[in-house]
Amino acid sequence: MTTKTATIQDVARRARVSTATVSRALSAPDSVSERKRVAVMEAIESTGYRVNRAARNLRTQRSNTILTLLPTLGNPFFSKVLKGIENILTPAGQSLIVAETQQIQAAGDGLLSYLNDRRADGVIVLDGAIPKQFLDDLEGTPHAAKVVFACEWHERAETPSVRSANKAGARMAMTHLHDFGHQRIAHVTGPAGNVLTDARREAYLAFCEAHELQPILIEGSFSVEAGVAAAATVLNLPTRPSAVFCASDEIAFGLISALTKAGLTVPTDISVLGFDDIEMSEHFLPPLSSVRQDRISLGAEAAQLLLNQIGRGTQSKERDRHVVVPVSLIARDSSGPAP
Amino acid sequence: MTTKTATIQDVARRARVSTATVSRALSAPDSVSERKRVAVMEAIESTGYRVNRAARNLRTQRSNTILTLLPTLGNPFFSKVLKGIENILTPAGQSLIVAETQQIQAAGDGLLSYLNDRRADGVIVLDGAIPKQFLDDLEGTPHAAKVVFACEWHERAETPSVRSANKAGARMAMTHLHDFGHQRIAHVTGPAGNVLTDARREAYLAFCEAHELQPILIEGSFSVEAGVAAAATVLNLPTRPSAVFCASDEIAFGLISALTKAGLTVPTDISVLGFDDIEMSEHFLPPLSSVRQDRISLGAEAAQLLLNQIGRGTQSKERDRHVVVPVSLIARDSSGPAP
DNA sequence: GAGCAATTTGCAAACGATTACAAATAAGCT
DNA sequence: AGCTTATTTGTAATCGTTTGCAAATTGCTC
Repeated sequence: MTTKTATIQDVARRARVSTATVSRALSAPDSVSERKRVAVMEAIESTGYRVNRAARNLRTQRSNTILTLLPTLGNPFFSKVLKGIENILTPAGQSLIVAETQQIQAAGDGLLSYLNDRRADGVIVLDGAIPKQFLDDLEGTPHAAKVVFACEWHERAETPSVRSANKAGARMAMTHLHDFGHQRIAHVTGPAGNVLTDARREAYLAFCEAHELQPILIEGSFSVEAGVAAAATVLNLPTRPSAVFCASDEIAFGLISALTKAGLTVPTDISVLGFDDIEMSEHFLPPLSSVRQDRISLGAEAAQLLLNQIGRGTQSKERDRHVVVPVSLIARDSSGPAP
Repeated sequence: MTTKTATIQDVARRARVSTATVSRALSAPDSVSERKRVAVMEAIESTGYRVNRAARNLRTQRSNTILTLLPTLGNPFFSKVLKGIENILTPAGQSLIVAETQQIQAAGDGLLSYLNDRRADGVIVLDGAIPKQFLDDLEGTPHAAKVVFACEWHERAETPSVRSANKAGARMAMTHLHDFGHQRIAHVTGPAGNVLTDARREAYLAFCEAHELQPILIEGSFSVEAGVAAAATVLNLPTRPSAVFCASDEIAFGLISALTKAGLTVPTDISVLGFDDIEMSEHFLPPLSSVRQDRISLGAEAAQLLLNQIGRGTQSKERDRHVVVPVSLIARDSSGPAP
């Protein structure tokens, strides 16, 4: 028994109308008379008809699919962002394709290819380090307007983006520590060249300048290992800082872990602050104070922005090309008064 | 300036051959003479032609796209699994669509719809609690063979699956603790009704039986909160266990966190063992002993299995319908000799 | 009932590939 | 050369929709 699926022809035949009418009954019900409409609906019901996406995609030149590009799917930070994206996309009738930049590049593919082929109608890029070739390819084509950045972004590109209030977050972190009376506050940065690293460091330096604190910069990366390494640096400093503001929670974990092993107690001996407020932070020992990024909103806003951008949004009014999602300081037990 | 993309017609015209030849030059180069083949390649080069996927999909009745269904994208456990999946799929020329079961259901969609529409050629289900309707829909259709489970599975379905060696893992955990001399070992389970919960609990009970230990079962769920709750239960037990085997790392985190607050020291007073070995476990304080699941392999194996299943695998020989991925015990500092 | 505008319909041409099938060409053999 | 077989090509149908255009129908007004 072949489960031959019904086509629009079958429906048309059964409802004694043309295929055009069936198509219209579905996409523009108002342009079809009441009588025919119910006839069509009935026929659809009884044949179990479902519109074939491939055919529709070919004819309409769109796929109702969005591509999201990540540096790595393995990083749990992005899982929540993806959730935010999906939560907007699926209800809007769009599918979500995910891929790692690396893999796409290795496969000899690019954004242009996805957009040209109508494999995707738009792209959300979560990778600030995307090969610039990917973007250059789009230059001058109508596809250029179908890309938005989220979380990270490209400094020189005027591509729309959604991002956290990184500088405000850094200021909140510093204010929190400063209010506790800390005068020597170090900052463990993210990896060099990263836009987030730059934004947070800049805000840190500005705060130090404004409050006449001596900046203590420790180069790092967004990893636990960087935190462990930073601990060694901190312990070797001639005058030890009384607080450390880390550019990520992972760094903070590694730092606390290493400092604790070295015999220090957090926050009694030294305060530590993270950035991101990932899942684990709340349950770390001690629970980590951190600047929370709303990852779900980040993803949702990006999806929304993109849909608007490609003319498929729910909101008619044009939104800002750059959306900044607020952050908040979550004070827990890893930060306290200066000794 | 319209960036009108070249079609196969344009290429054919330029190479002075028929579209059939162009198509064949691409999909079956051997069936085309050397001369025409280079002519076609040249024409492709100069026109910048790229095959239109929508058209191909319609004609060939396939999308080269795989759907992965998750309980929630927000759970970082799955991010690594997704990475494993993507690492196989992209090089194989397949795209990866991800969606949450909930969203799909809310959108009034189902697996059948995706497979019928050719939005996806196959499905990887990471959600053991998938509505059974989704599977029932496929019953008797050729689509039934296009689904595989990964990580979790459906007890009653004979759908192929990839899973970790859950029972072996539980035995390894128990052996580890038993070898340390522990005689009273509690087990905090996962959520009721979950297949992983059942497998691990069963192995725990079997071990107790075999070694004449008195089982101490504490109902839980795969969450930090469950661990916190379990700590209260443990502390109220008439005779406190000297070790606790948790069905997930999250549980272990919550448990350790709460036990520590209550004044106990891990592992001196009580040993704790997790399951999964997620990222954070290594950097928790104390570093958590755990049963490691190879999440990347889990995903990769599932993708491989599915590709084989739908006749697009690289390996010709039929593989087992159920793949078991080995686990390993990672002994760190949260487990030690019985007091 | 005629005349005219507004609304509903259907016809048929796309969309851009793949692939039976038949025709043309090349190769092999006596 | 002549015949048979294998290899390359091209022709044209097909996948299942959507949509421009023209035809048919309906509704109004006088």
